Amino acid sequence: MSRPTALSPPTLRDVARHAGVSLGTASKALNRSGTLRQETRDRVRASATALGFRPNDLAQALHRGQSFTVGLISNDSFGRFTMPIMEGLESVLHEAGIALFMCNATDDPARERKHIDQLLGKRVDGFVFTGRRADRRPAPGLDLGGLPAIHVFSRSDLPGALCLLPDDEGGAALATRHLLSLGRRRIAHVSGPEDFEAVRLRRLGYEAALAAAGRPLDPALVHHGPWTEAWGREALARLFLLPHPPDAIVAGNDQIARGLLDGLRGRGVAVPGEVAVTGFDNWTVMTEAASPPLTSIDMNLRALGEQAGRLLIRMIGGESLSGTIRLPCTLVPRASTIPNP
Amino acid sequence: MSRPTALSPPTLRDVARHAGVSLGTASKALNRSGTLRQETRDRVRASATALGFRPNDLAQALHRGQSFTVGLISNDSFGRFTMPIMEGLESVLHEAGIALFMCNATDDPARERKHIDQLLGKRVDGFVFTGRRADRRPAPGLDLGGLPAIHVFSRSDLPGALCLLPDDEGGAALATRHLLSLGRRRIAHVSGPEDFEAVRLRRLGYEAALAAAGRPLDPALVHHGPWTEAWGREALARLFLLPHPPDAIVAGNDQIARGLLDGLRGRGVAVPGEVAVTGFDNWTVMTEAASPPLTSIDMNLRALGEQAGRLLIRMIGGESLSGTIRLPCTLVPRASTIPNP
DNA sequence: CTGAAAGCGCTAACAA
DNA sequence: TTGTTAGCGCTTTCAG
Repeated sequence: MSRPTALSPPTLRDVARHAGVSLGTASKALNRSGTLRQETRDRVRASATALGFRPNDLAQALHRGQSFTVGLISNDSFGRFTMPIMEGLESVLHEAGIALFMCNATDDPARERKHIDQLLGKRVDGFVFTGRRADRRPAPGLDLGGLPAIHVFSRSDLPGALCLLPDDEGGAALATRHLLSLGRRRIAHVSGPEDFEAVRLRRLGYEAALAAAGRPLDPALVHHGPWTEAWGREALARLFLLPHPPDAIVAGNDQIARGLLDGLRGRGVAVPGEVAVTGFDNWTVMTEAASPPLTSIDMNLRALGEQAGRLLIRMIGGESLSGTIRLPCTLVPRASTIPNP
Repeated sequence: MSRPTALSPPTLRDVARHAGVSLGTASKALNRSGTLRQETRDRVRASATALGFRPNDLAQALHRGQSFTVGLISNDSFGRFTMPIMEGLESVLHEAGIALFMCNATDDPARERKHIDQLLGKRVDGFVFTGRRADRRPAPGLDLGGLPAIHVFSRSDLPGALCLLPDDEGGAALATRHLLSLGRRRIAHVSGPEDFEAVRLRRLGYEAALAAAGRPLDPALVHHGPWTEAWGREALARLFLLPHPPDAIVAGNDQIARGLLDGLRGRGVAVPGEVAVTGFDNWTVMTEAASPPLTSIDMNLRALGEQAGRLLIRMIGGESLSGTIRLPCTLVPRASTIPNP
């Protein structure tokens, strides 16, 4: 009720003095270790709360050689994909008493190197790397001081690396099967630039689903372009130049899908009556604002983040994990494929 | 060339041993403090790099009572508004050698309290609070251990608090003046829910700009509703029920603006020929995908984050700042108001 | 110009 | 059952 709380918080020694015991005793009392008389324990506890004592993690970390801290290095400038991942990650780590350092490298290797340096200085227990796209990236400066690392929504060249990614192929197959199950026969695919690995995988999924259903694959129904609404509108125009336009379209992302919907509306084509459309990303501001609302594939990025947290905790615990893990996507049905979802 | 780099990084003592000097000397050599012979200094430096030595920030922090660490507590679940703020903040802090702990409280006071506790344990040097909306919030558990704190895009009741916000009123006035300068005479305002402080301020800015131009204020031209595209479409329908529809609309955000554009297109009204529209937020995925691309007000959230970083650094340095600071918005002209921007 | 030693706040092994 | 002490890795007097 009188110690300096403002400038420097009370130390364990202050608590011990206040309770009239030794330093070691106070430590034992608060760490429920050793054997102490209940009365002593209580007295120390009381002093601790009276003084507003909070153990200094820095000192603990220094002692035990573990900081309960991990660094997250993002190359998405904290963008749309990183956010839900961060959220999941943070929630799992926080639950385990681990705090998260946030760094933004923006695909600049020099910045990344500086961040890693800083984090190593802070003696983080592990690293998480996140990307703007799920493609393979050059190894990050390599020297992580032997600390565990996990790559989420991003891939690494390093042989022992652990990568966590959404199952793009499965997601696209999911969308395609959904349309097939609704009786659609001519399903087109309008996607992003082919130099994205995700684009290639999604196309593979689309093709695999068609093949599995015994449907022919018409190359005239597959188009690649930028990830924009404008491209969606343009692609739609092209598709309707065909002698047999499609009765369904699997879009590579939600923005393209919106462009497609826009084009369909402009032409007076009924959705989903004449043409059904699926998006990809399940970016709610897009899917729910679209008219009609857009059926989309959710990559479950928050779950990806949570899983990353759990795996990293295991690695910090000593397990050594590596390889590439792909987590399943989910289909979220809305009115662009089903009249009354 | 042989010390354990993997499990436990080399310590200053290792460096000293390797260079054949005492611990204190090694410290001086690496911290460019005291007076040392150049030769000694170089030798120590060489050993340090040879061993891959990196000072342990935990030990330093423990010693000097400053951790070079701040905590960011977000109530936006790392959402759209928090992202650019974080980016600016992180970049300024990183430049100053300060690392950023990320916490997500999601408007749950209990979670917030736990996060503050954890951060106090980590001996952060300061706090940043970020909100999902810029309204006043209840004080966060109050006890920040006397550490400096700054509220960005969020307000606090605490008397000594420092709050950093965008100038909503000025932003709306900017949009209105822009339309006036283009010769528009009947300018409507379609915005979000009135219980948002930002909505009230933007409306004030709209009204002030009209008054300053000597234009009458027609209550029939002002509408409030949800922050959605659907509301934008509905509001447009209402406006066109009037005997004299507007020739320009200041929207409360970009989504509403898109709804308005959509409605205008549906009616075959030329934009900006017959009606010009401005958005608010300058959310690029919205503004640039709109057709025509949307003129919008940018709240400069990244700059807000940067400024928050600078101010917090000053507070950590001992200055005591408080009050509410509003940073100016900017108008980004696009084709929804100007034919060839 | 360099070395020795105290101490930041805490834990754990060892004494009492 | 409780107290004493030696560090964790670093900086900073103060001696030498």
